Amino acid sequence: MSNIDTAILKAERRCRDQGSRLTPRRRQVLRALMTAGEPISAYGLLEVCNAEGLDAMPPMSMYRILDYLVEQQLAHRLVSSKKYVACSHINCCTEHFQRTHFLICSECSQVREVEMSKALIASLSGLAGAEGFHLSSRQLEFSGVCNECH
Amino acid sequence: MSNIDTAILKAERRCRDQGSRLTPRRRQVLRALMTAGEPISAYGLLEVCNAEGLDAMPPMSMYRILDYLVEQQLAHRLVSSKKYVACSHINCCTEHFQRTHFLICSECSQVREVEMSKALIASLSGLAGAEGFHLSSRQLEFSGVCNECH
DNA sequence: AATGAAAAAGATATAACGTATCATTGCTGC
DNA sequence: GCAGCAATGATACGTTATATCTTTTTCATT
Repeated sequence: MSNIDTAILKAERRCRDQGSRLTPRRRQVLRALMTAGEPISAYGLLEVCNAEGLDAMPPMSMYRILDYLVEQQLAHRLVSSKKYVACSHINCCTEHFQRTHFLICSECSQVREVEMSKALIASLSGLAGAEGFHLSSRQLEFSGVCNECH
Repeated sequence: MSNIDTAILKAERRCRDQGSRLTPRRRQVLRALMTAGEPISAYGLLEVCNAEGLDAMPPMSMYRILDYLVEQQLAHRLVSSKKYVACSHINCCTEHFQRTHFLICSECSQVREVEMSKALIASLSGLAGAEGFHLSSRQLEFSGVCNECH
């Protein structure tokens, strides 16, 4: 059984626990997202899914499903590139999801999901606090270059 | 003489120093941006500028001019909201422009431009380095709530 | 199984954001 | 003035995203 299949099972369980369902359409999108393995746009995913023979899905459905997957933290939306990635932690605990941040390689568009230390978060919060802001960012995106491309 | 007029003069000097010009169109856009005082979209700016009686500007020109202003660090593009703001440091030195970050109030969309300490940047770079990335983000955006809205 | 409420998906249209390309105008130094 | 380059205009189109209404599916309850 592939990694993806295992992840789908995990995802299914998580959805059920939340009182919702990983429907066939949602499963199809999540699988496509995981198969892509790199950030992909909503319309890109549409193309992939619509090539699979089932009835064509309209953009609206794709966006709704992506919203759902993001809400369930099965996927993330990269605002800087307007693309989506499967969460790289579907197979482990949900602890990771509290403060997820992204390192995005500007060369190969590879994405690494990282956690920030409490100390670092505290520093950022302090900086914001000094300026009269209460931070609520749950997701930061850093652009950079990965070792392979460097 | 208003703050904005002073800033325009400073901006004009800076452009000249860079071997380019703050043309009437560019000045018009920069002034509109400063007058807005809050993040505004390219098409929003277009509307403002085109209401001023001059010949209507096509979207392409607006985007070109905004690119220019961002390049000259007279303005910033907020990727998370697809909007633009005048740089809040036009009137002071250009030192500020090295590492500019934004705190964006999700309630009133007020924006605060802040600098990060070297230590904080070092921490972030360290985090990235440990994951095999070389950071190059020059601009981070944090969403939060400002004191007034809190 | 029939049924009714709620969730999900489909369909259509359109809004918002952004860029490619080519033509025209205007500035600057000779 | 005029050659060359920078800036702008004009047109068309591509991409991303949402509003709105309809239809289908699911699932608990009878």
